[in-house]
Amino acid sequence: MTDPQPELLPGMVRATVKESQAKARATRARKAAEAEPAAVDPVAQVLVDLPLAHLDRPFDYAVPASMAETAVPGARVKVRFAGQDVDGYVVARVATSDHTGKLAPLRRVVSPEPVLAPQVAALSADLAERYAGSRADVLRLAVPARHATTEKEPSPPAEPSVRDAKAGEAAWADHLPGAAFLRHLTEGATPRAVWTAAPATDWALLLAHAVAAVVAAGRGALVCVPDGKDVARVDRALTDVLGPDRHVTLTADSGPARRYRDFLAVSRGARKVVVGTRAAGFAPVHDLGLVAIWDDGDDLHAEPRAPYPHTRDTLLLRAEREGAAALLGGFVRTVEGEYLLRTGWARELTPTREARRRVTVAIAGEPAFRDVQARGARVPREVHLAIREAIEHGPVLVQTPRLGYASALACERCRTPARCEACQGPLALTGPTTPPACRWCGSEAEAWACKECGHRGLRAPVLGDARTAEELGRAFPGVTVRTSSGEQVLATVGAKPQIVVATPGAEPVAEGGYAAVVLLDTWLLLSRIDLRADEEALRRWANAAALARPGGRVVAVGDPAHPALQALVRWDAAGFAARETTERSEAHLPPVSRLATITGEPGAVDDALTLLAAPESAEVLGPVDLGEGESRVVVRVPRARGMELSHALGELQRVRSSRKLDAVRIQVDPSTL
DNA sequence: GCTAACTGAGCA
DNA sequence: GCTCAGTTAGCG
Repeated sequence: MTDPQPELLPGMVRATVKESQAKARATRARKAAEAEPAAVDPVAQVLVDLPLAHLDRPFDYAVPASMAETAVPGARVKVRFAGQDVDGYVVARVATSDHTGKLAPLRRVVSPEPVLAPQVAALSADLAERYAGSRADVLRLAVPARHATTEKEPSPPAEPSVRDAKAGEAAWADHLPGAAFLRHLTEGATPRAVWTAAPATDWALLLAHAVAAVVAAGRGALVCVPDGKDVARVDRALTDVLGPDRHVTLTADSGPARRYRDFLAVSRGARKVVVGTRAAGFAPVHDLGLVAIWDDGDDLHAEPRAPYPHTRDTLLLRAEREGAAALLGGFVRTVEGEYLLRTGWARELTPTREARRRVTVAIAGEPAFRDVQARGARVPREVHLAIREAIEHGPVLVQTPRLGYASALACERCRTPARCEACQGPLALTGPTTPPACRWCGSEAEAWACKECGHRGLRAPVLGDARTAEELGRAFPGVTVRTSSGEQVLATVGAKPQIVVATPGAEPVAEGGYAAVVLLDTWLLLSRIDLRADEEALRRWANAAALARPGGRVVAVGDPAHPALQALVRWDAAGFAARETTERSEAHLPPVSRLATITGEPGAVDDALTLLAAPESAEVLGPVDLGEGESRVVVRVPRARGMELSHALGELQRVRSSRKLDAVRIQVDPSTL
């Protein structure tokens, strides 16, 4: 056989020879570099980005002289690990190593930019321990992806700020002891507070003043809020109070270049004030003087990626570790906030009696099921009247829960939970037109009748925001009706009269506040099948109600006897949280207990349970079959044994990983079950 | 996870 | 005595 392309051969040979010469030169060069270690601290301790729990510790590498200046603590590097190139961060440079064998050299310094600050490296260890995960996982959340072009640009210096301390104290005057809290911050002290805000409070402005107080003391601040809409709001408030170019915003959706630029401005100390969503909790703010979280009950603060840290925990850990003040604020108080008060870790900041009463909350009874069925009218007469009166003076907000919640139905007359005839599972709504169906077996219940009283009516079916808007449009001809929900969320609306129908969490802020706020179908939020249904319902109502203007009215449609609605009427989130916390403590639920879940294939979960060296006092519940080949166990211990449980779970992951057993997912204090 | 070293089966 | 597939320890 002849070669089909003989004329190509000489060239190919030349190329190959050239290549091998180049390779040989490179090898010689590398050998030479290895032979010459850095003169000072020739050992780099490197945290290697590996997915294996049992390899979650620093490894020592030799620093070649050529990298002596660039392989600084915090720098991204490439190293050889188990025969392949992996990413890592230098966490320290030291003179000697404990490792007995010969150290492999660093392969490459990706960039001398110290992106992993020492305090964040330490934080990642704390969080990994607490959540039974690995530092590598935490670091993936903490350090943004590199953007080389952006890295070359210098970070612009911050503008000097002017601060009006009087304005700060005036803004906080409605909360006690707000002025004292601000003074402590200004003096460089580290007060910790759980703040329950009064209705109609411009909370973003108050946060900005707290930040300004810390900045006046020469320190930095970090504010985490649930979503981008809130980031924008705090951003504006900070610009008003601090002036421009003093702070940065860190959000997931600002794009890689912008995100890295803002991160670098913080990491280089050019900006010492950060506001952002949950990932901002890791921002390496220099000289951190204050951490703040707004609406800590919002589950957007719960990180959905392993090891599932909650922003509240991240920030509180940082406050302790970095000697910073802490502020947990919201229109409600979470059970975790209540627990911080009970243990004396934080003090309370509460509205004055007058501020609490500047919005009035009333409860309207639910419309008759017959009317809802017959006319699709589920807005009761007194609510119509309230809207009619308020619309003369400004915009009206109507909150309507969206469909699709896991909502259990009940008898309309006697409130007995509606159960499936076939399997006794809870009946729930699945859509606006389909009959109620069983959440367990899926069978539809068309001819349901109550077992207790024989009544055939279920509680008012819910129509969703579009239908509500339609109904209100018919009732108030000539009035603009807008909706804000799902994909189309309005951030703000103007001061002119209009009706805004919004789903929970999507309520726009109205210029000057709403003349009235209406909360429809409160029973629907309360019937969510969740540990925190009541707490979460109150949170959502309070967040909407707080958007009323001073002197504004709030009308909630629901059962006036329900404790969550009573708490709303009295604007007594503190009392409600106290009650919830006591109930939860009696039921051995967080925050007084620590609880963890182990999820995975049934066999893997069983193995995990066998391996788990849980504290003596641990209770194991389950395993429960979740379907789709997964099962789950819940392990809980008294709060005092929490760290022992975390440690045992971490050890379990390390053993499992080294023995190559099937993976299980571990969540410590999951926000929902 | 991956690689490299080790082990024992199979065959000349 | 050697190769090769399968197993396993350790990764700096």
